[in-house]
Order: sequence, then structure tokens, then C-alpha cells
Amino acid sequence: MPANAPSRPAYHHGDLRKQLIAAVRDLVESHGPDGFSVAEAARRAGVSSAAPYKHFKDRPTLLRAVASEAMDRLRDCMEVAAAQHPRGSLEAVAAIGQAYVDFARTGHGVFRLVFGLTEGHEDAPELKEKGRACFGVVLQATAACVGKSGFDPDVQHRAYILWTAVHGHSFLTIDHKTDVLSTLVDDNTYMMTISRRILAE
Amino acid sequence: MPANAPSRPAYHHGDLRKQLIAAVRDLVESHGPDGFSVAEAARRAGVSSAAPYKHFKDRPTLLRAVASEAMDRLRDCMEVAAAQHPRGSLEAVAAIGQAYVDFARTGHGVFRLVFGLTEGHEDAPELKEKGRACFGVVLQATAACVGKSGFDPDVQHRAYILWTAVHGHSFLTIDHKTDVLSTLVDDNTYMMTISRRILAE
DNA sequence: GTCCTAAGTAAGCGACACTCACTTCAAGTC
DNA sequence: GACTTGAAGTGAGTGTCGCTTACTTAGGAC
Repeated sequence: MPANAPSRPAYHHGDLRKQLIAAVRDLVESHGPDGFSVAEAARRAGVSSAAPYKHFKDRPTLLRAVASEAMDRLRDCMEVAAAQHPRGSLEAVAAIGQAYVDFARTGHGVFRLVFGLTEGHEDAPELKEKGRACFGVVLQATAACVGKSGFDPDVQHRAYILWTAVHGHSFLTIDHKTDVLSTLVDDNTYMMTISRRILAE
Repeated sequence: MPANAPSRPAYHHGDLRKQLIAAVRDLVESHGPDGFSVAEAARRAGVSSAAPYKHFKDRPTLLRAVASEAMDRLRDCMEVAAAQHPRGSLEAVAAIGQAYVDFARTGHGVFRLVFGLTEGHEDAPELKEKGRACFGVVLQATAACVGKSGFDPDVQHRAYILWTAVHGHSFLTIDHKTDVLSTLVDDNTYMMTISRRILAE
């Protein structure tokens, strides 16, 4: 019977890789991107502190795996959000932005990780590719909105501006920098304002 | 002879606090915000690894001192940039944005430090105050441009949008995320585009 | 000169990243 | 069913780090 007995503490873990990623995700979320340790992740998974190194070359590699998985989720969120509005509408663009901010807010540790990982990770084609995929969602919505191709430089320029604005808003929000304002910023009006102003004409 | 001989290694350093901050600034710049160690900073200053703790409570406090000094510099840069253009002009606003990006680009380690320091630093009124001062520069220029008071909610909203855009652009630039674009983004056109579009009407 | 105190030291603790030699065990191969 | 193999684990060890403690130095006030 090759079916694994439910609760026998097997010598071989069987699913360590996935469980380590989950543990790191939790740790990063609760203690920040550098508040996590490989040792603690191993402890949570119930293995020795040397075990993770059978699955990940080193600490940065493990972090990168978490970031990679997060970027997949981010793209999914944006696509789902866009799909709930008419293609080419301002609302679709705004919804993508809202999904981005929501992603940052509900997982600011991981969000910070994804965008703070560039120190020793210049050579990460996988992450770069996923970044491209994420921007692709914005680009497509922008293109549909102004009625041009995504290859059009004007479309790229506008999509990039929208990205920077939403990205900046996300970071300043999770950094609590928004309290320099005397009036609160409402996500929805923010998104509609920038969409309208950047995509106008 | 109380005059200190030029190269005598004095027991009392005399200027350790400042020198530590400088060393940390260098380390953060070359190895990233968490690629620095108190021990290494002490080594560079030529003192024992325990000496820094006579001047700074712990590692985060030391980092905060570096961030604080950097925020002063950032505000100075923005003010100088703004002063070189007519008060109330779009160019003044764009120049402030350019100064912000330049600051990020020439010191991306410290820039990342300033805006990634919010993990255990919620209770840092000094940093919060300096952040307010920095935003004040943007707010004043925006107010002058639209001809209203800085207390006006509309002005605050627009200034905030400008800030988020420039902030996002800065981060995405130093993170090398801009190569998802097939056409390069020119800082100057970027700044003028957002200034025009956000401050129009 | 004497005391006080800020500013340094050396030594040590626990935690960490990572390595190395070893062990376990599931899955072939015969 | 015994034999081999190799992926996935262990435990002990190294060097570094953050930080503390007890001690030392030296400059200034009196």
C-alpha cells in the first residue's frame, strides 16, 4: 500500500519544498523580508536546519522562490479584476490598479520582498519574465482603452505612468506615508482620477 | 603636548558617531540596506565591534540615523531644484520630480533604506516629520501651480498623485523593472507628462 | 591630585547561514 | 528477496553577527 499513512512522522518529509515556501511566506508577512531566517522556516516545517539546503542553494534562492510564486498570484489577481469590467473601459484599468494595491496591502511583506529583491538578483530571468507578464496585463488594458496596439510607444508610455502611480501609491500606503496628508486618500477616486487623466484624449 | 599627533591612534576616537553614519551610508550603498553589519561599520571606523553601541542603542537606531540624514539631503535637493524655476511653473514641479529620481538613482541603497524602514520603526516621529517636510516641498509647488492653498483637498490630492508617480518611477527605475518596456522612458518627458496631466485645468 | 563620566576595550552568549560526513529509505535491477 | 543507488534527511561544526557585561582609559571640573 503505497498510500502514505496520515500522521506517521516519516523520515522523508515528502513535501518539504512547498512547505518551506509557505513557511517563509508567513514569516516574511509577519516579520518583514529580512526578518525571516532559514533556520526558523526549517523549524516550522519540522526538519533540521540543514534540510532546506537540499532544496534551495541558499537563502536568496529560497526568497526568490517565494517572490516568484507571489508574482504569479499578483498577475492572477490583476487578470481577474480586469475581466470583471468591459474590455477597454476605464473601470477595467482602475480595477487592475485596485487589485495591485489590494495585493500590496494584504501582503505587504511579500510585496516588499518582490520589489526589494533586486540587490543580488540581477540575474533572475524567471522573475524578469514574470514581471513582464504582470506589466502585460496593464499594457493590454491600456491599449484596449486608447484603441491602439500594445506595441505603440504612446500606449507603453501611458501604461508605464499608470504603473508607476499605482506602484508608488501601494508603497506609500503600506509604508504609512500617507498620513502626511490631512485628507484621506480613497483608493477608488485615486484610481479613477489617474486613469481618466492619463488615458484622456 | 596635548595636540594630537597626526596619525596616533587615539584611544578616544572623537568623531565616531559621524564616521559610523558615513560608513553605514557607504555600506548600504554598496551592499543594500540589509547587506550591512554594525561590526563591519565599526571595523571601517577602526574601533571595536562594541563601540557603536555607545552611540546607538541598536542596529535599527543606527540605520534610522542614516535615513534621517538622507531625508534632509532629499529635501534640500528638491528645494534647490524648485528654486531654479519660476514659482508656480510646471517646470518647477517637474524639476522637483527630477531631483527625487536623481536622488534615488545616485543613492539607491540609501533611498531604499529610507522607504523600507517601516518594519520596526512605526514610532519614529523624527522620520515622520522629515517626510512631512519633503512632501511639503511638492505641496507648495503644486499649490502655486494651481493657484490655491496647500490646505485645499484638491491640491493635496494632486500633489499626492504626483508624489506616487515619481516615487513609483524612482523605485521601478532603480529596480531595473523598466526593461519590460520596449521603448526607453526619458525622465524629462515623463516628468512633464505627469505634471501637465495632473495639474491641468 | 582626585573624582566623575563619556567613550573606548575584550570576552562571551545565543542565533544565524552554510558545510560536511553520515544515515535513512524508496525505487529499481537482477 | 537481496543488492545497489541516490534523493532527502541528520547532527555536529565553522565563522559571523547583534548585543551585553565588566573592565579600562582619559579629559574636565573642582
